[in-house]
Amino acid sequence: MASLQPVRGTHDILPDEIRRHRHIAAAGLRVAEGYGYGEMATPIFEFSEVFSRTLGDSSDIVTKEMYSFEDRSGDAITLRPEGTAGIVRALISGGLSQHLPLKVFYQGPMFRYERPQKGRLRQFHQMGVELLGVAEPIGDIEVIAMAAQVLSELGILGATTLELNSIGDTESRTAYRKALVDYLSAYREKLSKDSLARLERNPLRILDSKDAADRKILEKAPLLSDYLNAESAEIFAAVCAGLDRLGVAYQLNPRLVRGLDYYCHAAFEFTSETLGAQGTVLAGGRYDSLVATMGGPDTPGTGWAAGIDRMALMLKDMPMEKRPVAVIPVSSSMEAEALRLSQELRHDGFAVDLGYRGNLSKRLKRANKLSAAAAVLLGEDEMAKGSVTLRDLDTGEQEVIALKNLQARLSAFH
RNA sequence: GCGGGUGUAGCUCAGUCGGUUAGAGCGCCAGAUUGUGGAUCUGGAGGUCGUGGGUUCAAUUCCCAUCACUCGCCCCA
Repeated sequence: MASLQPVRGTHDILPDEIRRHRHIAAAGLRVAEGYGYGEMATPIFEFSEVFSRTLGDSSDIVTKEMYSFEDRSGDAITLRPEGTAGIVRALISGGLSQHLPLKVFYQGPMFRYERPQKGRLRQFHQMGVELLGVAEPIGDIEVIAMAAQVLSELGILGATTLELNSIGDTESRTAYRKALVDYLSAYREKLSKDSLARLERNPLRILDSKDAADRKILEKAPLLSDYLNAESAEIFAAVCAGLDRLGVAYQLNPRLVRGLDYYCHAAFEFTSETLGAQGTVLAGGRYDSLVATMGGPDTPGTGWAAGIDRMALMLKDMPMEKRPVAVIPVSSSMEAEALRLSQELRHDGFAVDLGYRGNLSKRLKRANKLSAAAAVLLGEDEMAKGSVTLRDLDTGEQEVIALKNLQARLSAFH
């Protein structure tokens, strides 16, 4: 067992669980298409530069979490740690900026070299949307409303809270950063070690420190919202008003910041209490400077990403999969006919389980375990008259029915 | 990357103050039932006690290391 195990932080996704994943991704795509977004897939690896340039040097993702390697030609390659950078790279290298606004949905595995725990894996799955080329607040509103709808259709919106904040434009943020650093510098002695390091590197991050002493100090710290310039404040007010109009509930959280450097203005997170330390289910925000940072034409963007594995943990009721029909030869002489009939029914669109062996009793047991809706019993006596026995596995009632009427009768079970 | 906890059957877990054949429930397989499932009864298979090393006459049990999971931190979906 020790010698043959999956790489740390990865695991096999068995049929039961992958059904949840598909259900989630399908809901995401369905909702996104309703907003006019199309699915797009970018490679799961890129030149390392794509990520190191976009995520920002202060990000831990870049400094210690990237799955990077050199390929045979000596190129520095990184398994994607998130989805936005690849989409933006595609926008630039594929000339997609000719077709703005670009509205895309994506979904797939991401990789981060982190210490695994519940809801945090080294290979995990995200889905997300990006809206590029729309600077207006209506873009943020649309994207957030879409997120709420996805969660709602999955039945987990009620288990989450939407937290919302604005981190303003660069001017606002710079002013605030200075005020915050000035304030916190007075408490250098009392700050936690982590926060002290962040004071130099990424002071805004101190705002969501979980350290008790830090939190106490932060109670009287200046608020980001007080440092938004007029334009930033107006933009944020418009976003809030739009969400109000759509009935999307949110909670303002002045301490909400973003981990990645490229965000500005509206930042949001749907969080849940049920996931332990990894409370964030879906998160996003605006990133107006990202495309230009990567060398593309100045293009505003907004979007979000959601953790599929995390949502799967929250998903309680899975819709029943298509219940199969069991085709059962009563005696071995009927096996050939059972095979033929199964094939016919499958071509007609039924999910058919043809047990591979066993007597009638065994096969019925198996059908029961598969939660088959009905069993078609092929017995010699009925077959001689061109009939089969159809058994309703929920009620136990059965009837003899002519083969030619079977398909129509079976349809009633679905 | 840092700190704590846990690793015994497919799953959930007992147990061994170090001592002969390591247990239960669920699940699985078979029989009772060679043309009738869900219930019940009977029987069976399945374990290098995570891995490696140390101490010992003897280690699944004690010690160390390591790996994995888990809780928290960092960070993040």
